[in-house]
Amino acid sequence: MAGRGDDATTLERTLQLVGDRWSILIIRAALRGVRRFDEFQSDLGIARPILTNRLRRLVDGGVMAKEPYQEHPPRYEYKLTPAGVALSPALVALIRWGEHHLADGDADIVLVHAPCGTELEQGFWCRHCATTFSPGAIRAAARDRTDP
Amino acid sequence: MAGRGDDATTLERTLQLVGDRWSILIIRAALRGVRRFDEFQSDLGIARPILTNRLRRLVDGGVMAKEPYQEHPPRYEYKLTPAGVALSPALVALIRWGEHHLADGDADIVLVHAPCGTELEQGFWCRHCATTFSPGAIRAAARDRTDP
DNA sequence: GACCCTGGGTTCTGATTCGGAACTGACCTG
DNA sequence: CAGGTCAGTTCCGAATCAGAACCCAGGGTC
Repeated sequence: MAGRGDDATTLERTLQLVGDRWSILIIRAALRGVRRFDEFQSDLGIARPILTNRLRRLVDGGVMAKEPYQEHPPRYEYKLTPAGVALSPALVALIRWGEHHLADGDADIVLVHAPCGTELEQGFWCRHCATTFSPGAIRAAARDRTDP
Repeated sequence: MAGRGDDATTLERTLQLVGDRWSILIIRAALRGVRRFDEFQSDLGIARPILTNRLRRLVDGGVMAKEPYQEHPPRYEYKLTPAGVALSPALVALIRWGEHHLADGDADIVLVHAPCGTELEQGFWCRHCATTFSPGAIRAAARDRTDP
């Protein structure tokens, strides 16, 4: 993984959004179907003020959306936006890393392809060369602004 | 992404290790070739006590190794272990997410396949079905302990 | 051998942030 | 109208953070 460090700022901003102990867990819970404030709170065991703060940050960052699901007592639910769902490769990579490199004993879980139950693999793919490759073959490049 | 939450503890431990504002950036710098304490410090702009603390945590967690590179004035370098390098899919996923969902203007970088310069894709692959698939088709399952 | 330099830290301060418990306020339910 | 639910907010002490300064073991330099 060679290349210059110009993506530092973007990575830093990404980490300011989701790089804390709770945000990823909140997103994970949301992917499992958790929607409501109290549900997040009891599911994660997070302190309520911090949950308030994180949800607000994720909403501001475009990862989640706050939508009313009833009006008379105004109640809201938090659901992932498409951008939030797009974080799942990162989530999957972290879960898999933990299971393969941190697991000691009981909590052994694998992520599988639901239709067939085979453990999933996660790789880098080059459409042009029609091949997978390892991290060593990754380079960072300026985006070509003339193609949109 | 359905399934139970039994991998919560492992994900939590993963996040205790790398789920803060700096650890991922340290790993990213290491992948770019940064090795020495002062080099990390000036590259990242991290406060020195926190760098000490993070490096120690990453070494204890098996992500990095501290090795002497000279003896007479005893000096050390920090390099990624294979487990540390194995975090790159997560890193790549986060960088790509940021570039695609957070980029506003200048810092537009894409990650490409070095030999040909084509933007890389990152996907889930099922060896059995010989197909790629989306996050919706992921399920968590207990590892089969009979197949070591 | 007094002086400064480098690398890799540690110690000392505030300033932030975190976590927990309690409180609020709007509504429903018996 | 007493009690419960939901979505927060307030108030606190405890932990963590960032920054600057300090330390120490070796070199080099004259």
